[in-house]
Amino acid sequence: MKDRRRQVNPDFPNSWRFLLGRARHALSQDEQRIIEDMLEPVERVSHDRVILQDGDLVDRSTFLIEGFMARTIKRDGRRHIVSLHVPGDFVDLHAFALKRLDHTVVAIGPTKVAYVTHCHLEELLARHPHLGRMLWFSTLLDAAIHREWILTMEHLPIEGRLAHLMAELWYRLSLVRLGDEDGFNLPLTQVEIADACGTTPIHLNRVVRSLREAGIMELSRGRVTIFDRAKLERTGKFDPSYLYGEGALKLGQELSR
Amino acid sequence: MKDRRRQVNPDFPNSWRFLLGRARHALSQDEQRIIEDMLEPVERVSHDRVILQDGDLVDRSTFLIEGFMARTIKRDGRRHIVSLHVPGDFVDLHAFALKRLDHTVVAIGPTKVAYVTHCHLEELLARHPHLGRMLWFSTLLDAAIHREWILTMEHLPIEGRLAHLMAELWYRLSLVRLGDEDGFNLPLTQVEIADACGTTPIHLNRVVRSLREAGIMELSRGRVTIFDRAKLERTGKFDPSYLYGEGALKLGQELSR
DNA sequence: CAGCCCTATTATCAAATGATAAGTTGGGTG
DNA sequence: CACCCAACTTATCATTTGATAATAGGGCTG
Repeated sequence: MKDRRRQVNPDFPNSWRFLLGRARHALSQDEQRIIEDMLEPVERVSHDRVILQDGDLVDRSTFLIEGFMARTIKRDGRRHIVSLHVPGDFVDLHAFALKRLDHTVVAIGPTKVAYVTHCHLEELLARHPHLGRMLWFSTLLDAAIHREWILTMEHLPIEGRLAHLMAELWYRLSLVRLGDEDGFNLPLTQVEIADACGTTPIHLNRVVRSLREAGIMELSRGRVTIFDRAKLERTGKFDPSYLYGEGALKLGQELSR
Repeated sequence: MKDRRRQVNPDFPNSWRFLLGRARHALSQDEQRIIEDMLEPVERVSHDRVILQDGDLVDRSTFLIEGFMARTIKRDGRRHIVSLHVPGDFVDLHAFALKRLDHTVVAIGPTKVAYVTHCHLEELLARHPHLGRMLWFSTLLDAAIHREWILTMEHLPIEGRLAHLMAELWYRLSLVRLGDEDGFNLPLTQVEIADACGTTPIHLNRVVRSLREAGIMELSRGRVTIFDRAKLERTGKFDPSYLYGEGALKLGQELSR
């Protein structure tokens, strides 16, 4: 299936070091090398390919280098998106400690990944406690994002949920240098966004329109354009403290010097 | 504040070993002792007391021994419940790796807890990798529960959300021997349940009534009575695989021999 | 025992969201 | 270039849910 949503920002910064930003703690050169050495060669994964199926027992985890992925849970024959991932995320690290996963991970648009065997992770844990803690941290960050989604669905109407989702993605992408001044590229269709917001595509479209007419943001051909960040964040009641961005921002500054 | 919702099941099994069931893996006698030795003396915490405030830096985590707790996030001056905890849960273990928490933990009804200093946890991690992995697992279980709540809010009407929540709590309580044949005790008011389901108390009450009239369950004076488990689980689209109960059930069988 | 507060309940009306149907757009493909 | 298909858009009506208000019940306190 080909369509115009599935394009990826072409000028992606290839240095993985930015991506390690999710660790949120400045890593020493040595530590960066240890992690990079652990990764298997980069592989391309095409749109809609399942990285990891619900229930499978796996012996490796996936580091997302380029593109987007979603975690989905099936119920009543329908797939529902329960979380989204951006480059720099260790998409299924949960599988390392859980053994089997309760959800399915799927690529959204063309992506690039690097696998790490659990064998290597075991070794890492034993030899480098600091890095082990960092991996743990990274999975807890997922939990924090889950909590914020729950909060959002509990108390915001769909318009607020959409605004929150976009504010969150913009912020997360910016942490890994993939956010632009005025917005970001997003290979999600309105059907998928509606799913993530817990509504129907028809209603989502109403809401997209209302945000556009309010001069807040626009959604068009795989790109999100933000007109008024303050209004966006107010509509979505967005407070980024749950993303624990401090460390990563610091790291970014260091790297960009 | 006193009221009738805040009573606790008096015949609570005092052996902590059942509670360690959340680990979901059979623990050796030695390992059980290691953990028990790590815990500080049991303390009582009364209703509505904040265990851990959003943003605080802490140097200990809390093991819930008796009663219920909630994780809450404040937005717009209102508190929202984003997760619930039952005895046997390591309520704020997340704080160990995250340093500061993005949410607040509060007691619901009178509770008993035992703290563990992060110091001791560090030591445990260094000396007993298996137990360390178990702690990690326990936090990932929270993430899995979060995902299921998200799924539930995405695709179920309030009636289904309530049914799902009750099915989940019943199951989780049963894992630590606190579920009865026909239901369980729950010190939550309808206002709080409504919050957790993302609706208003008025509407929640409508739904409580509709479940009662459908012969599915009843909510009365701090007790949940289930009339028809199959219908309940169907209404809430409940599939317990996300609770990773296998190991715990096995453990329970072993202990009850 | 009376009064009070918190909780639960019910009714009524307004607003948000879901469902169905149908039309539009734009890029990919022959 | 013309067709085709997926994604998007709009309209209309049904249903769910929210908001406000008013009442009932139960346990605690003076």
